[in-house]
Amino acid sequence: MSRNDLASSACAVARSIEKVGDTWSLMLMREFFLGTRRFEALHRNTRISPHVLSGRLKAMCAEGIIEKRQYSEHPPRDEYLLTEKGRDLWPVVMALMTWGEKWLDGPEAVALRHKACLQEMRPTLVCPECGEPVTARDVAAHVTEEFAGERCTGSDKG
Amino acid sequence: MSRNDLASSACAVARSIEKVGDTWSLMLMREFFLGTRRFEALHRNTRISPHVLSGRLKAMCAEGIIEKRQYSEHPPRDEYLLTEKGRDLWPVVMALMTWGEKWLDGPEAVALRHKACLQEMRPTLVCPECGEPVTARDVAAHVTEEFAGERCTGSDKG
DNA sequence: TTGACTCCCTTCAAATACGGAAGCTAGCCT
DNA sequence: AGGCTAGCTTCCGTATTTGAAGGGAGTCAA
Repeated sequence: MSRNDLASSACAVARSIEKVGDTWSLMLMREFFLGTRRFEALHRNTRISPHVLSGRLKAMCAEGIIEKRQYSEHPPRDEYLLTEKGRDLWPVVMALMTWGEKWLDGPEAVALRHKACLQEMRPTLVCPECGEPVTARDVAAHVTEEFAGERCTGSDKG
Repeated sequence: MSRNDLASSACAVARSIEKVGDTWSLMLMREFFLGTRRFEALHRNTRISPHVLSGRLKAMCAEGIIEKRQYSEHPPRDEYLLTEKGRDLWPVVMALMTWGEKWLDGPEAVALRHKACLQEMRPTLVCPECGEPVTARDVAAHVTEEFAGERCTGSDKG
């Protein structure tokens, strides 16, 4: 199966992966959350080759994750800004950061401060119903009957 | 830059991306969290080609995200189980699921129940200091001075 | 003991994507 | 006029992925 076929999956995870589940899209999301907006800066900070960078930016614009905006008319200069859809990917980047800090050696180069309470912190996952922290072990996941056995075949049932 | 260079990045997000930031590793993580353990089932449910699947499973074993265990001696049959390191990737998959359900059309094929309170829910991110829900807008992120300007160059400063 | 079947992969050829360097356009600056 | 910057595009060789096929080790049923 090719990546593109994931778009029609019955599973939201697969559909998301099709949109942003690749190395360079994820690197770009990190960079956007750090505030980078311009082509050259994205290129420098991520080391993505201009060719691939150009392609990813176009795809992410088409997808509505970022939008291109001219910030100077003379000379004409563009920047890329996260849309609300794009900002909603923040938990993905946070999750990767938290995992990397726990399990992969290396420095913690980014500080996060909650604007409301002014504490430095790492966001954690909780159950919104009872407020308790949750991990994989605390939650039972199951494919609903309607979709049993068709993880990747949202449209083409057999 | 090639993907492998991300491993030495000063940024935990980049280091994580190098390990699990690709389509098929993420698809496999989803599948493991749904309880799939065997080569053939992983192949069927994700439609990853056997070649790539084999490679990813080896890499993930080497990385300590999953481990191979023989569940039958006659015939010799193996299964792949998440390690604690692997289970800790659950928030990444949850984040992708939540985003996909909100922003990408398609069904919600997976139910999640918090074992402690028995409610169906989607985990949410909160600030562990004050308990309030957090989004990208609520948190100020900045690269610590020590690492300013070297997002991807943890080891080779210039 | 033969033939069919399952599981867990491996091998191979063709298609695709990527990396790195170079180039190109538009405009500014001196 | 010459050089500089930003924001890309083009090119080409290499690396990765896909999809199909194959293979080995074992079970099972006749």
